[in-house]
Amino acid sequence: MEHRIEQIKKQLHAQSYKLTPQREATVRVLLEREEDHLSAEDVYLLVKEKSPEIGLATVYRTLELLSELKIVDKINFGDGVSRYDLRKEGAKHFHHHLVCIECGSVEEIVNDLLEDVERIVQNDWGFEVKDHRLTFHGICKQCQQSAVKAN
Amino acid sequence: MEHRIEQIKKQLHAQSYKLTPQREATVRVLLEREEDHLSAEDVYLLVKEKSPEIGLATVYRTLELLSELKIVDKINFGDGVSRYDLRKEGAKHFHHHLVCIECGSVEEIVNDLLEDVERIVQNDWGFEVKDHRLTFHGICKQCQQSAVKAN
DNA sequence: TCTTTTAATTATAATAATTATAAAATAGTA
DNA sequence: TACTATTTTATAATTATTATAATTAAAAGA
Repeated sequence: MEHRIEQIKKQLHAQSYKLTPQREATVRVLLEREEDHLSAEDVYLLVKEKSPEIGLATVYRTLELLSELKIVDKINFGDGVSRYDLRKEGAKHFHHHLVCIECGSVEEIVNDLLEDVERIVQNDWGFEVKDHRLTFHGICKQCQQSAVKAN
Repeated sequence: MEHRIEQIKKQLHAQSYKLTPQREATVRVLLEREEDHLSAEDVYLLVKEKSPEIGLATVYRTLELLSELKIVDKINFGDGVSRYDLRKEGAKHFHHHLVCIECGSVEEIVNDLLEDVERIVQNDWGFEVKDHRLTFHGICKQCQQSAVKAN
């Protein structure tokens, strides 16, 4: 954890941004809840638990900044709120998501499944891929099993 | 065009919804601007040109309805507005997008490039894929060429 | 056809997410 | 320590979207 904070501090300094206590608190929340997909409001409430004096606008600004520096990725699952997801250490691309349309759970896939597809896009469309967003919508394992039991 | 209107009318009737003049006007705009990615506001302004008495809320409601019936897909490219995209005739899946980070242009890919990937997700994660969202961010052909010329 | 019921629209207000602003506080540096 | 540029706070403003109540239009039944 401390190692990643240090790393992020360096990334900020490299662009002459400071790691203020508010920013650090925000990053810590993101690290602690790495497997979640928190909205700005969620992050705000969690940061507030430890640093009650922080303002919502600061959280928004920090998330925006981290987003620009590609430290977090901003995603939208179509529910009207932006969610913020820490990029895995050293990951070149954003990871993928499996969103269950039954229970709403979100699972992550770290593997890069798109290498072939990106090659095709590059060759056949002449589009230079820098990043991607891939989300599958469907039924998760748990819900499939519950459905079987219910019958 | 008339053929697709008829088709959509049937889809609505199948769920006992009506194709009201407002809904028809909205669908016509979507058909006329099929290659675009219009926001609700965009659609509203275009519909208003021909049917000035329509209200914004009606457009929202219509788009929501079409979205539920999978006639249009609601997408979000991260700029804070939802965009609505007609699903290709008979298409099972949503098509993909290439978003240029230089000029903001959005290109569509109709081909289904994800068959293999979906099989992997299905087998290795036990996730039953119903639909997907795939967007690539990068540099489009035009911007690549402009960049070369500029040097 | 006339009436009744239901669905859809309008006009507006309300909400919810996000961004902007000006004053105050803070961090890094001379 | 003092200076200068950033950053934060507190709040207001904006923007997108949704809800509400009254009205209108459409379909169904007599």
